[in-house]
Amino acid sequence: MRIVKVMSAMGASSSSPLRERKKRATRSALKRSAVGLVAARGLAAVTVEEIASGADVSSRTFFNYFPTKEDAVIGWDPTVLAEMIDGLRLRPGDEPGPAALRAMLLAVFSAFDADHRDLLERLRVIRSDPHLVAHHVLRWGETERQLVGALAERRGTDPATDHYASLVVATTLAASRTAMMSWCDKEGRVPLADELASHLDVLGTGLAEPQERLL
Amino acid sequence: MRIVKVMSAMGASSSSPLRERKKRATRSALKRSAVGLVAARGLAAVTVEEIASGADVSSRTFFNYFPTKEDAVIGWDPTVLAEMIDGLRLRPGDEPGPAALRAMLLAVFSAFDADHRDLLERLRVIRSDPHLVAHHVLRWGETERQLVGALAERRGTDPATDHYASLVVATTLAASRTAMMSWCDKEGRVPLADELASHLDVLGTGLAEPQERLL
DNA sequence: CAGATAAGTGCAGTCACTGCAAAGATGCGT
DNA sequence: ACGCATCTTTGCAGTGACTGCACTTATCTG
Repeated sequence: MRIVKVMSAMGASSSSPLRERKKRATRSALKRSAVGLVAARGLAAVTVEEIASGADVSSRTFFNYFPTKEDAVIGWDPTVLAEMIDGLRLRPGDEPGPAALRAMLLAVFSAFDADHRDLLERLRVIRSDPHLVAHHVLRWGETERQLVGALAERRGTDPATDHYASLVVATTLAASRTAMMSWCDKEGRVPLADELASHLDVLGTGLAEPQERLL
Repeated sequence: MRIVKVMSAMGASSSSPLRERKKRATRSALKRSAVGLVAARGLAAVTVEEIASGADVSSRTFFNYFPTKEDAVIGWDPTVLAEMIDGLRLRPGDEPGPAALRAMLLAVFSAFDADHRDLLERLRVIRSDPHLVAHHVLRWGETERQLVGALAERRGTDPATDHYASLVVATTLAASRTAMMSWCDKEGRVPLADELASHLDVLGTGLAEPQERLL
């Protein structure tokens, strides 16, 4: 009994499938409503109330899922961040940082590929509005900070002074972002993870210019 | 008569000194009020009304100077952007793009150094809040787009397809931002322009690691 | 000094976002 | 099948950012 209480108190979210499914459905309905409306009319011309009613929930409920209007459009999901951290922790401890990051990101990006079309449209919408680009960068910045922490932990260093860790994470995530954008330019004709891999390859060579690739 | 009208219609801001001085004073009072208050209590705990009354104007007037609360803190000033564009245009046409950008930025950053202490405090405040960092990036993004346009114009290319121009501007501005932050870390013991110069030097060598410099 | 122009301000309104408390849905033990 | 604990949804009231409009006041310009 005590144990059950503690588990749920920890917000383990291991709730039963029905509730989970409903939440996922609502979240994804909100995302789709947001992206669709913003793609059609632009961010400023769309209100949270419209997004919410497009997903058949109240606007108050919207804010139970996303802290800001922009987050619904960019599809911000803290669980993805958690997956990244966990993924890093599961890599063998003797693996070099960049390799561990690469492996983890390739796995996460492969999972993204399930939503293929949604992701493509979302990236297009994001790129079309400076506000959304800024918000996107903001959220990646949070990711960056946490990953630096996780990587420093792996290496047994202090994240505040381990500039190597910061450099590795920052450049790798920057390459991840450019990979997403270039994948978006190619309209998804290549798997996202492949695009990421080739960008990381270039990064790995110290940014040597490849043969007729990338923009 | 016609000429005067056109000149003022163009927003040439060549108005008489008193008005100009007052506007500058108000703008700078608002910036100082904003940075001071936010440094003390954090962005979220400060209202526009407080910032405005700290500068002895109404909150409505605040919005005649800055489009958002954040802009007052980061000190966003569209005239600086205009100076950059003009500065680029004044460089000799046969100068390579990176060199022209470098010369222009060094000049602009030297001018920044007049406000020395203010800039230092402002950068510290910006770094302390992810919201402000994001807004900072947003505004530099606008700068980036315009500079790509200006550089493409110099080169007689289409800004949408001149990826070389985009790369040069993006990396150069990124180096400018890291220069500002590292200058901030060094607490202004070095002139800003010198810091920028050394960052651009490193960039110019293709990011070779220098002797015991930078973070 | 008179008329043009620009800056400052008050007011009313929209909308993002939050805390609170009630109501409805779901899960679980018995 | 029932009842209780827990979670989700929702309405309501409130704060605060930001805008358009109309009006006053200050600064030019001739």
